Amino acid sequence: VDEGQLKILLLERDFEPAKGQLSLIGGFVQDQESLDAAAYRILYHLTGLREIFLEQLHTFGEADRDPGDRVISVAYFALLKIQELDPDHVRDHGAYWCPVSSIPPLIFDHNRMVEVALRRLRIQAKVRPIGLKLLPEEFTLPQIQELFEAIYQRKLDDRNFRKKILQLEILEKLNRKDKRSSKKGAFLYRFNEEKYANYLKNGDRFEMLTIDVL
Amino acid sequence: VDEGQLKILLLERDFEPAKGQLSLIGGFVQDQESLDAAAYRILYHLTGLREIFLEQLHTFGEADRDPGDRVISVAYFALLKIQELDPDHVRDHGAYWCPVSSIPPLIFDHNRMVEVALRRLRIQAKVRPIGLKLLPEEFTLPQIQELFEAIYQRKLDDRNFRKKILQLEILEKLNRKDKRSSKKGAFLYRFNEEKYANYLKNGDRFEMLTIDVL
DNA sequence: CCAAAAGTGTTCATCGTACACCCATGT
DNA sequence: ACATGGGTGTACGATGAACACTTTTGG
Repeated sequence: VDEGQLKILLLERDFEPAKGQLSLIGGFVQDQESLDAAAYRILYHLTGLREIFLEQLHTFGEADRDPGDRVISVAYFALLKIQELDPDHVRDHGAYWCPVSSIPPLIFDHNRMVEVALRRLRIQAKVRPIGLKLLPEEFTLPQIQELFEAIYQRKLDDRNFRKKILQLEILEKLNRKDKRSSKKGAFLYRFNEEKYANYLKNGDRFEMLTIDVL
Repeated sequence: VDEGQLKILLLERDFEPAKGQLSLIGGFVQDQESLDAAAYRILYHLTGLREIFLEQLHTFGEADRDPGDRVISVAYFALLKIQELDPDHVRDHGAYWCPVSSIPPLIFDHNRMVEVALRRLRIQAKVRPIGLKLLPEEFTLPQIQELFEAIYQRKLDDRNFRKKILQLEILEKLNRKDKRSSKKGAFLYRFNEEKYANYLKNGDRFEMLTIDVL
């Protein structure tokens, strides 16, 4: 997320087929490599990052999805903190961040993959604190709110939002402020693993946010 | 679901490797066949049924999961109405229904697949009326309750359960009764597609049931 | 007539929602 | 002093949770 917009990393293909067209990041699984390992390797190659939220998304296996060979793609779903990527490194690999609100046509069924991923994000972000994987380590409440507004394309009420988020008791309040976006400054918070473990244990409720999807 | 127990269809392998051991149903994707089509084909072969709830579950791709060749398995998740299967047909194929509460060791990582599937069922049944895919076309409210109790391994309160289910307004009440389980008899209901479409439109709420998972 | 399952209503606590004003500070 | 974003509280309605008795009927 960046500038209040959810963004996705697209790649200009520098090889055939479909050279020059846009696609998602991808690659081939090696002989003695698990799918997960392959996904991490490919992502590391492009981003230079190791600690990344990555989960399997869906496997796309229509017989004619790739006009050339028969290819089955096991799609993965990664959440990156945009600030952690070296912009030059990204550009050198022919990649760029594209707002999800205006994704151009991509090769093969990659637009479909994006749809599935967005849908997954919107469902999961309600239920697990994965949204925070898109923010810096330290963030302000207005930032989280902006994040959720970007994910759900919807304005949220500040008072209710803060109440709900704080009530989860999974964040740790720091006594420093981020003054970049206002004179008053907003307190910084950090996700706290132990508190979250506790949250999962006690109560075991569901729903971080109550937002209708779709 | 059968006799208040959630059951899974297991297969005794009649070919190497691991001949004689138990596994899930499986097969190979053909050259010009999509993954979904393959799943339907394989399921039809074993069950003789066409109209089946089937969704992709997860793709298992550890390098060493099959001791022989490198095999990547795209697992699918099907919900069958146990009454619709011909018991002889099932037995002839070396298959049998096993209660999920006592699943024996299966080959390779199939036990893991069952775990993932059960987890998926428990999450999805809260949120979509897929539980009904496990019941006959016509069913009684006590039957649905028994079903949910089997899925979540938990006793539910009759009054609250009925209230919640009926309030969804997705069922159609028939004026016939099923008297097999009591002298009084319980009214039969049927899932109603239009009502459900309406339910999805209006309100767009979430959660069929509010039950904590895990 | 009785056992066994089906069916029904109310109270209470919790939580989501709507909504408007004061606070801190850099310029 | 003021503009800008950060921060706070309350009242209302909806919904989940707990809980006990009446109804029907085949044997």
